[in-house]
Amino acid sequence: MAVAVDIVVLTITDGRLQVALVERGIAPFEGAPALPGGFVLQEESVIGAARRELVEETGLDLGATHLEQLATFGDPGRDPRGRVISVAHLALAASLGGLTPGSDAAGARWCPVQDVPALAFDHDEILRAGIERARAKLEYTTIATRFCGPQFTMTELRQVYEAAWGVEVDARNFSRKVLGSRGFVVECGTRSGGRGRPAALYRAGTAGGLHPPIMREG
Amino acid sequence: MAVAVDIVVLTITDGRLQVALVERGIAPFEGAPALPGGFVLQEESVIGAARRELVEETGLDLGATHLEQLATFGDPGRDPRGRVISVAHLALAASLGGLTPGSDAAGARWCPVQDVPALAFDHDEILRAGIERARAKLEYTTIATRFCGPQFTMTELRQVYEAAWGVEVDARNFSRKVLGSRGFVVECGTRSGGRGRPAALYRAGTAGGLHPPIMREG
DNA sequence: ACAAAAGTGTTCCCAGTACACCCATGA
DNA sequence: TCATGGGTGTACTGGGAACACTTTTGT
Repeated sequence: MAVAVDIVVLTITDGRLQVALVERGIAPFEGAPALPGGFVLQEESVIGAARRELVEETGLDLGATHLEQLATFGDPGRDPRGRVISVAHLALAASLGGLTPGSDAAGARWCPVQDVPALAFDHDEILRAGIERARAKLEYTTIATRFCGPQFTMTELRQVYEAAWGVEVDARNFSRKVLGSRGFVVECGTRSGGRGRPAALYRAGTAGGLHPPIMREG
Repeated sequence: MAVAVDIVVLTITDGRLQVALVERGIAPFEGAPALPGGFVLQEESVIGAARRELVEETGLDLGATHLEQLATFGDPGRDPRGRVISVAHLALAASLGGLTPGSDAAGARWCPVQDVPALAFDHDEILRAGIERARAKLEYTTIATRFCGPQFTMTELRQVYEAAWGVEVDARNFSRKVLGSRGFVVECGTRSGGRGRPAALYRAGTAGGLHPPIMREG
């Protein structure tokens, strides 16, 4: 029985939630779009395999990327080569820099989640699970900061929520809610250069959970 | 590479959260307490393996038991026999009936989660994850009904929360909150026989999620 | 009649929402 | 000085917490 990892890599660019897709360079599903992934090696942890494949197939910077386990997909028949169990992972990347395809992928690109074509294997199902997990975790954790660079404005952080949920968020109340959650963000300067008043800059705080949560739909 | 399933089976008895433990009948860790589990067969889905092992090792009724995937544990060295990846599952059972040990387990029993001894493999870590998942899902889903029989009173449902969270819950506000969540419970009669006023009986509704959630700690 | 358990009504308060208003900068 | 984006103050409101009170049974 073989064990693989697949990774739903999400980022936010142009105000839209986007996922990293690779074009498969080998059979099965040669030429079809798929999630980055590959087999777990004998002496390697599962999360370690996910880290390795993430770097190999997308060229993203591990230090700036959040990575967590998502769920395991193991139905017989999900892989035509035989019995393969896939441990799916979720990665959240800051939207700086494009993707560098690896050796066994013919190409890697960002794709808005609304425009994703049919994917190889059961990767459509994995992608759905990843998106829903990310949307849900925005409510009760501070992972929104993982979509931003090392420094960000309140507006950039708010646009993470707006892009992921597809809703408008009141900037003034959002700011108060974030600043009222101890450990969510830490102020660290201001950024001039835009057209209006300079915005305060923040970096991610140390808190992981949000009490109370920031909830969608009333 | 071998793939196994392990199951955190939880129930509530005597007002306490309890977990099903088996005594290992074979090496490694022979005689040590462990979670129920076993290997995934060649032509079997992962969730199917969990169902099979649940019945084989505890004798619980599948129809009355909630079963979901929890997380996958795959560090090299977690099993002294070699590379074994375990897909952990979480099961919630109504507190009717004891456990029937299976063939490859020397015994099966309920154990209050506060009194759990050191377990085989990395099952302590798996158990912690299972308990935390159950506690968290009580907040925003209707799984509390899975700990009850087919019919239950509001007090029994409330005691699920009290036992799982280790806190007291105001019976009057709790009742209103549950009845105010459409699809959480459906009234289906009354139960006389106790010492006081007869309680209304409920059965589980069709809703899975809770909006708004029932939250712990303010 | 009384104790015990179930359920209702009422008050208080906080947090979320909506939105009017003030601030600081570039062109 | 005006447009633009950033930030603060304030009234309204709905849900949760606390708790007095009523209802319905067994003994």
